[in-house]
Amino acid sequence: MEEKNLDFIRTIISEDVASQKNEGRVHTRFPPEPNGYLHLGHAKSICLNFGIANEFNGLCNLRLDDTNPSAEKVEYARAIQEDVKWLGFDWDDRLFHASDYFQQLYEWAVQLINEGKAYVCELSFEEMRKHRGTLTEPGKNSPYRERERSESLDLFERMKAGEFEEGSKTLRVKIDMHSPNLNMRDPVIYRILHQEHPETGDKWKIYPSYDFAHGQSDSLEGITHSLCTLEFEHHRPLYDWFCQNLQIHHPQQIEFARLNLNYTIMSKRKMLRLVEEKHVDGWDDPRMPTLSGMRRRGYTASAIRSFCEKVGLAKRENVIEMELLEFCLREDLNKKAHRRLGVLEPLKLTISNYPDDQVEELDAVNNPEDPSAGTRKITFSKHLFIDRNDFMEDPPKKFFRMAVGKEVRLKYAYYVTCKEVVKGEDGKIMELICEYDPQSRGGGTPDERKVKGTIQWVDSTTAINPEIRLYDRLFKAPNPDDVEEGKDFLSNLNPDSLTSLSSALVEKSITDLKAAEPFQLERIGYFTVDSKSKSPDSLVLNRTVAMRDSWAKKHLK
RNA sequence: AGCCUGGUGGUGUAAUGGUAGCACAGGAGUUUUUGGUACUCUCAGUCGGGGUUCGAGUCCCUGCCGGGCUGCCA
Repeated sequence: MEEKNLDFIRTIISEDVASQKNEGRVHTRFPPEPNGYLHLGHAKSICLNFGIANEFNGLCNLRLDDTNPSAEKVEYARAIQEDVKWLGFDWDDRLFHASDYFQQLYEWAVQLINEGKAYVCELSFEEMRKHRGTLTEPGKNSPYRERERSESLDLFERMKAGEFEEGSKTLRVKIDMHSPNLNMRDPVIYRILHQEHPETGDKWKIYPSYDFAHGQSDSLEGITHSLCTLEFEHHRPLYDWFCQNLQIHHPQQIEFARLNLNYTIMSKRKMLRLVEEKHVDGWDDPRMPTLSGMRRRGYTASAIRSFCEKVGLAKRENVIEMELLEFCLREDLNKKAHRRLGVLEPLKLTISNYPDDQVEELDAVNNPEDPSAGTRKITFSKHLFIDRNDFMEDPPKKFFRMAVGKEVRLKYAYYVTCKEVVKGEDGKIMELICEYDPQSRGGGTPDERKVKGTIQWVDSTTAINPEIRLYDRLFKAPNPDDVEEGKDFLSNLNPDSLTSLSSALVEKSITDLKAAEPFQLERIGYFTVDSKSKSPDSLVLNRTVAMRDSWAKKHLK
């Protein structure tokens, strides 16, 4: 690490390494709660934590922060591991759970009681809230605050044994009911929960709170820098308090601003609603900003990593524009995606001067950005299809595509000129009759005449018909939470976020592609085979992202 | 209202008292068998007011604005 222009966290860590703090060690961790799927915001944190460990020759642990069994599921824990691996990071044998430390945490709680620093409180939720005070008024001490240590010890023991109802008692730490930081007003560190835990089963009837578990878990794992988002800033004094009072290794908590993206949400809670209320197809719906959804949509891990690098790191609130994400995606896909031909809305094209029964094979380049990707054969015959929007009866000035009397190039094939438009009774265009120039095979002619327009096509003798799904942003508003009084983010859902096309045609070689391999349908966009599509009879293709289209953009108005 | 925290082009992020830079987006152009890609050029910024200094985005004071905090969630 010698480059300058480090972000503020890497600056701190460089200085710590230089001053031999923690003997020069760097050890981070990524600590998700298994109560939902990982999303793009988590990707930022994963890239940060694992990235820093890499850059400083350190380590990064994966820790499932499972202190609240009422919200957590093994399905989520499984998905988290899959997603972190897919993103390209490896925790080796360092997968931990906060629940691994329940026994130690319990002993530390007993220690605090013995030292007169913690007590069992019997205030109800409501009473505790009243005692806490408000933002402007100090709180009042709990009537149980000064009870005998032995009594607290006994009660805590019986809480653990499951003798009391949920909510009836808590273990609180004695700090300061007058603190301007509400988190310091005798926070609860243990609550009664008669809940099976995915990892510890029915062993525990009491569970530690986040504040009592997180810092100590970091400490036990020898974490040096505990990176978290801004909302934990007010918890740092507590984090520090426990490390100091327990006299244990004291990692440094550093907060950074979480990632926000416009036109979407970045909250597990809201995503859960979308899933539960069936506004989407599940956590891995290709419209979701979850890693599993983006993967299914066709996003590559490298594009997401590049994005996480480019968004930067600071403490100020931010909303990143979707365009940056799409830029990273296209930049990556452009280099690696093989090209294929396909048409979304087929329009029949017949070449009148082409032999009736002839079918020939032409060479098509797989990836102009990567010669090593080679070429493939595509068939060509008298009856083809082009995309309906590549023809205009009454074209504007700079329309380069097909129109009556204009010559265009069929990519990798021949020059054709439209001679006649065949219409149905309703006036709809049914077919184009064209003539081709046999001299233009492959896309060029001996006279080297210029043909500005090049369009894609498919051959009727070999094309296949997959279902194609086009996606648009999930929400209509840049900030989905920006709603009228009495409404919520759901009112901003984009009703057109999914369009399914049933009559599209693509070249047959699509079936040669491996699952999850990205490809480009030339001039249309990047696609991938939907991971849930049953091949090959009912092939489903997801459009990952459309091509940049400067023509469409300019002509929007 | 109290406490904490933050304010640099449209968006994001650098510059740590010494030429305000980079990326995305926007605009113009060159190349092109993808109206793609690549390349070139371009538009545009230090929240306001005081102060310290030869010199302030940076330090000090003050005002304004944004975000967070009153779970036995994390």
